[in-house]
Amino acid sequence: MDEARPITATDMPKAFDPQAIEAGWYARWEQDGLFVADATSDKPSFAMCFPPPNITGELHLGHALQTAVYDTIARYKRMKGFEVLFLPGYDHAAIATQNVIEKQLAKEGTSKEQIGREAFNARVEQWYEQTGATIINQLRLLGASMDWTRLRFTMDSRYYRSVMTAFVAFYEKGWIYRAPRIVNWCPHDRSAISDLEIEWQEHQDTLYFIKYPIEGGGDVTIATVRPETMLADTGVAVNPQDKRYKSIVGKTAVLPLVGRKLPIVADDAVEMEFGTGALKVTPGHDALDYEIGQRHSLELVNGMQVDGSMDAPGLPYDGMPGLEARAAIVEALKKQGLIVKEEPYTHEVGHCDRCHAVIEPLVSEQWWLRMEEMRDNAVEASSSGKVRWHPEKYEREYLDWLHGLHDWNIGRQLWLGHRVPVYRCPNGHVTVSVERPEQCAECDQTELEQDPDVLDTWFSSGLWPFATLGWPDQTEDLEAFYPTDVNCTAREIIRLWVSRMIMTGLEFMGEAPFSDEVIHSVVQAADGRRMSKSLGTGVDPRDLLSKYGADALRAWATSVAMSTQDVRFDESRVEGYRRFANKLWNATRLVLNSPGEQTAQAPGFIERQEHLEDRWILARLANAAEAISNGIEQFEFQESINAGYAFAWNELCDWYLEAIKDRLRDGDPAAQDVAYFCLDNLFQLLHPMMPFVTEELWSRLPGERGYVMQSGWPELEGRFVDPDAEEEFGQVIKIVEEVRGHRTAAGAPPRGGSIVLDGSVSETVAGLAAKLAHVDLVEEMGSGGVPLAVVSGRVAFPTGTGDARRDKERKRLQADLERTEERLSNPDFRDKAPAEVVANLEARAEELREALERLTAGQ
RNA sequence: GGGCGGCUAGCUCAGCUGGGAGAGCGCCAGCUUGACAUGCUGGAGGUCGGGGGUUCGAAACCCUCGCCGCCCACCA
Repeated sequence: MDEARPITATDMPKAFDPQAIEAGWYARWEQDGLFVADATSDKPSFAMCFPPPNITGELHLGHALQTAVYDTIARYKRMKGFEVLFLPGYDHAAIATQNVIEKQLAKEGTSKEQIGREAFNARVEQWYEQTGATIINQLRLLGASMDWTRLRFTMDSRYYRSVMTAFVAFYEKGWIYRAPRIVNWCPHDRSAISDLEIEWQEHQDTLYFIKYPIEGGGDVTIATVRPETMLADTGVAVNPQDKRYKSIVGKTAVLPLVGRKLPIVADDAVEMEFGTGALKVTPGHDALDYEIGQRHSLELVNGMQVDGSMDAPGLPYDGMPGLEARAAIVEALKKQGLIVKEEPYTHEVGHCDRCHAVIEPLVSEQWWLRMEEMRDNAVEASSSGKVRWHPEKYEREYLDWLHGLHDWNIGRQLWLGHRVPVYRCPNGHVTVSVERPEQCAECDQTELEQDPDVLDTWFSSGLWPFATLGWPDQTEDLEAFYPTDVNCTAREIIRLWVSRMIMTGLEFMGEAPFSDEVIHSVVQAADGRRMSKSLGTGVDPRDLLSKYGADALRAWATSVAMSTQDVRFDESRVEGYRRFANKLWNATRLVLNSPGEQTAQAPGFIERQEHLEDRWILARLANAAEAISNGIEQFEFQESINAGYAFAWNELCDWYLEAIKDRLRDGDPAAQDVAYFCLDNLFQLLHPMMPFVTEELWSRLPGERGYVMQSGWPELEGRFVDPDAEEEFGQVIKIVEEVRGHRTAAGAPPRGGSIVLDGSVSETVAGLAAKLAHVDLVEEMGSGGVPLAVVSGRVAFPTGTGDARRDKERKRLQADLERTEERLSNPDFRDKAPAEVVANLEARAEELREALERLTAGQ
């Protein structure tokens, strides 16, 4: 034992000020290397690669919530004795970042085309630096215990090499091919995008009914919302079952304005109920039409430029923007009397989820990745339980999507991103290589031109869990930390990201990249709208941090992260946790300020004491510890924060500290021991969720102390089990609450009065109850006072009687008793309910009868 | 057109395998109680969306209807 040290003096102000301590602790943690993972450690490893935020701007509240979840797990696992790797990074987010910078350029009155590639790249670099720094700073403010020595960026040179390696590996397997297909074309970005990058918006449009003449007489009327695409029509289709059109199948229609001959074909894909049941087929600009065209060998005409304007040489519409052409074409058709009808029509139109331009489906030559084998392996990994989903339902959603998976368009026609490592020589040979090749693989040409396309951002981020660890090199990190353990995201990127990580992880590493996938809730604005900067509904996490502190924000985040529905942001709940931190602060202040020479004790020291309240609070502490551990283990963080809050405030502060105040004042070492033990353990238990305040307070407790995160996790299971103490202290609480009720009803002052309790409660219970209820425990009080219901006894105050309350209480008890007896009198209940349930109810009825008797007898 | 989730106190949400309806904030009343007024004490407030069903017993399980939200889908 260390020498005695006085702990009466403290320098703690009355109120907890998060700002005063947070930065200091973070710097110390980092300086002392608490976040740095050791790949050579003997401890069991636990790894998480933080989902790299897009380097498009500042972090929002959703990121803060996600960070809180991750960091809670990371700190908990460190305390449990794992060698934890919590790896940070960010994502270049090619298309998104390009759009951000293009918007900036537009504001400055210029464009990327005007400034050129080189200047554009410089802007990008500058942006990376600035925004990367902002993101890192925000993560630090949140207390994220990330290993900054391993910070990764999807565009850093090592990561670039991983991406190239993956491409070449896929290419060599024959899974990557180039082919023209119908794709989603963004005319603003002038790039293809995948199905997953489309956002659908409702549009009010017009459905035009257009008459197409048929060779040899007659006509057929089709319906379309996009008349401008008719310039690229190459057929007309009807349903084979459709009796109305049986006679025209096989004939040829003539395309108005153009004069092209259109074979009339029969295809099951045509809906008879829609429009007229006849469909104009435009294989070059509609996905369904493309398929029909393939089936019937229809001609493929491209009617649009990469910027969305019309490509119709020889026609007056050539070069017109799409909507302008639509108007002109409708006008021309009207003149010819070919517009039969116009109807208002509401439907969903695809937009680019980054620049919001309307997507034009068109046929384009693209890089494709075959997915069959990876998909099958991912499905197999699921059925053999390699990845556990929380909540489970998301696994089905993911599997449903996997089952319908088709080849992935991995090419993008952007300025920003990982260039496809495909090189062509003047002789037309193709060389595919991780590093830029010196010369052609097939001839001696050295002037090689690299393919202009870049890769889909998700191609690179899909490699995250192993590319960050050094793959394709067999690094120590990869050896020690792959597969990782937990991944946590919002559900919106399950398909885009989670699925790709699982597939590529299985492909390149032979193992799923993590064992648990946790899907957290989405934070909405207070009014239920989406939180977004452009709507003005966003909340900056830094504002909340400065108002309430990181611990409060994190505690709130853990309390809502696993909600089954999206959560409306409620600032008052964050404020509630700030008050909680303040409560912890003041509870500690109370105990630290207790007088007396106290032996500086080792953390975790406890000598079992015999006071009822000591036994009770230790039993409750063990109970809370179990709930908190379970909550984190099972990814039900609300259980953890709720249990910690309830124990700290409603048991420790409300009852225990009140019960031992006089003992603390007297310098009773037993009371101090137990109080310190509770605080010590409580701060450890809350540390994963509220790291700053717990570190600060824990460090102020007596004894030599390092950091909470290195102090181990409280293992209290099986310790302090004490049903008798819980039962007896429960009596104390009931008596005190009843006395307080009478006091209020009587309008008596907060203190004073007397209580008499007969032998049905122990002296200990009687003494504690009297102390906490601020009444004198007396032997005898004659006929004065009012009878108690919970135990046999009477209480009296200097003023008032409290009879009103007694009547009310009697009515309540009476009603309760009647309900209980009714249930008990049901023979079916006695027959069929478990004996324990019946016994409990009988005991309750007995209690109620006794309580009523006491009230009545005492009149 | 399919699928999923939600509907619990004025607001935001807990309530995990069916056995006495909870928290925070807000509201009312009272307290400068030797840690905390960022506090303490007492209190009001709920047909657990509606209706059926299963069960001795349903907020919880089943069916159905109604709103709200999300996802998927090749009706042009």
